[in-house]
Amino acid sequence: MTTLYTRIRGVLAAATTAAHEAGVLPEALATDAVPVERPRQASHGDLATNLCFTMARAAKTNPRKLADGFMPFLRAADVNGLISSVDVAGPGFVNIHLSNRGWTSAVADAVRGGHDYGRHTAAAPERVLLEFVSANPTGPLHVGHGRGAVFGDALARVMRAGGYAVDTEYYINNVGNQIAKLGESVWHWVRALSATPDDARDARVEGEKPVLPEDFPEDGYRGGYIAELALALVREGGDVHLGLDAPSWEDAAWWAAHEPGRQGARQDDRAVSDFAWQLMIARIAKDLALLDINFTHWHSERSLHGLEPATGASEAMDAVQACVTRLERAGWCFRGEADEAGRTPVLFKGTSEDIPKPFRDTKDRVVVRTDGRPTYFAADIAYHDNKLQRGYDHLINVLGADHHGYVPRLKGVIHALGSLRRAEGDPKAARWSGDRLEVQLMQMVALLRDGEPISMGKRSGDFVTLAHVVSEVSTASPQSGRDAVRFIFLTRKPDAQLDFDLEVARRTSMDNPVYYVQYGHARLASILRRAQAQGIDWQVGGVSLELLTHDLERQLALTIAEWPEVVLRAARAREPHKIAFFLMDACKQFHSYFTQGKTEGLRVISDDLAVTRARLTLIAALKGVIGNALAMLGVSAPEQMQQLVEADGGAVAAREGDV
RNA sequence: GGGCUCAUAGCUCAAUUGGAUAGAGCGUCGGUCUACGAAACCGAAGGUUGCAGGUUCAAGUCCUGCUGGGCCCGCCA
Repeated sequence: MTTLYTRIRGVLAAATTAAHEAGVLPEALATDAVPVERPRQASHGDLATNLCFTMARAAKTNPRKLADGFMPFLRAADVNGLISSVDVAGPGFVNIHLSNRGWTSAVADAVRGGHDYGRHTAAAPERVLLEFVSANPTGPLHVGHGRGAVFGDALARVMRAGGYAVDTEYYINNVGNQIAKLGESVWHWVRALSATPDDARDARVEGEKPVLPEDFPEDGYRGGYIAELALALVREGGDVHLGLDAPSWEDAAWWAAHEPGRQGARQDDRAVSDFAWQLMIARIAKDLALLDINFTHWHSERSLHGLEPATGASEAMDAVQACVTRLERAGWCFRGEADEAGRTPVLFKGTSEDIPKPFRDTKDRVVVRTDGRPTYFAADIAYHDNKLQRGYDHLINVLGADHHGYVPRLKGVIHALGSLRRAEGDPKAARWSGDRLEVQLMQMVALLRDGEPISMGKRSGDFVTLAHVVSEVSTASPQSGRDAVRFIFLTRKPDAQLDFDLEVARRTSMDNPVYYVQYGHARLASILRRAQAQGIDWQVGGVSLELLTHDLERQLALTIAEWPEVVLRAARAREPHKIAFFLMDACKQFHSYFTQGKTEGLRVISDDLAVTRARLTLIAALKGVIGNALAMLGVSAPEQMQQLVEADGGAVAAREGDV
């Protein structure tokens, strides 16, 4: 798809070629390589390029002189009359003033492009695996998870629009002590509920923090959801198979039972644990669906250990052990100091001099404990080997900022795996290195209500869940909660801490810009509805876009022209928030244009049919762009807003707007 | 102690990844609806980009050193 920016780049590229041949420029640029930007100040032209700066050094002259010499070639290259004038400004910027024909062409691009306007396609798209959330299935998601979830999901959408082939993945940590703890916690509730009469069970379980059963472990999970899991299990009749009186969880053996590679598991204990994490995953998936988030893959840690994944086909191989063995053989892993019993752990040599500095760890980390059980890190090594084996060009992990210390060792692992695979003669591993993995760290979210912090803690049992937040933030419709939560998370960069205030999130003022943007879209839709009601037809072919002459219309067209560039920048920088800020800017421009139309003869629909049709085209183009941008953030683009009416008790009721 | 990260208007955040005179919203003050939706618009006030150096045509952005906040440094996951 050609856009105004690519056409201007084409003109500039042709000009550099001619200038280079004439000996004026030291090199010629390819179209894609021409830097073009929209100046902050309108007086600096519609578009500008700083290409003379980058060439000045090679030309051994100053940028200003170079630009002066470049001017005639640029004018000559504009064969289609997109440019009205060019000038050299400041220390050597080339400022481009577009002709009416030039800037209105962006409007036609947008209308013609429709839903695809702003989307990019690549002949050989880079393959990306984007892993995010991956919360342990030991409790419901909270707002912090929500931020990572929304960011990851929006990034996937933005990168797809930017021409990448993106798969998303949730890594299920269904192995280890935390899962065993979950199983044990649920088991105690199952025993208590089995001893409770049928009709009293619901009451027993109710509340955020129900009264715990006797002998409940000190470090067990105490949230009300544990009791709910147990109740679900009891309802399924799962308890009849349990040896409820047996001291199974107190046995030293039960720890081993929930770790891979160890025998002696009691089938019933194991069943509780499996049941619990699977139900938690189902609940997590449901909560994510509230935010319109789903994954292309759910990857089970159990499958890496060669354990039955409990869902889907079984994998016989213990990939974790295999990875460790191969790394040890290649010298990337080594035996550590023996404990009192003479047993040695296996460590990964993350401090190796062979690992480039940015990927090097400060400490060697244990991968296999002295008792033979692999650590979480060991599984993660196998997991990332698995990811790379699947042929992805980029691995992107969205992690909580408290995991930042984990990043170097993971990158070091990828470096080591690449080196190992190459030594083994694997051609796919030719370019595996630490920078194949990108990590996006998400800073913490502080949940507030009217400026007062609400405490959260995973173990405390009284945390506020993501599902609760979404429902509380919903004003007009259930969807509005999703839209507001998503937009709030997407209006800031991930690497700064975020205060999420429930009261602010409910507001429909500019505190909470999602409604400002949606209102803009609804207003645009309203204009088109009205035009249609009046029987005014507009088509690109039959419309004279040169009748758009006002400076505000020019600015709107330039914003429309910029949209595909914004998508590309956001995708490449992994910054979905750029889309959100673009939306706010675009809507601000439109609202201003609209309001001025009331007093200054800029009404879209007027007595002048030809002008009306041209302006309707502009409005349609803008609506398309804003709709596409909202879709990219996973926020709905309403054709009309539900009007909020303040009721007597301060409650907010909704009714349909009747335009 | 070592490391990561952040610091921009009173508050919450942007700044086309090194570009021209650092911009929005909230809050404050003052204006605008019997015509396409006032959930909107217009205007005013508000800044030595934490501090000090350095790199170059150009630094909020890059490098060094300070100051201050958050986080990590486990045979947990």
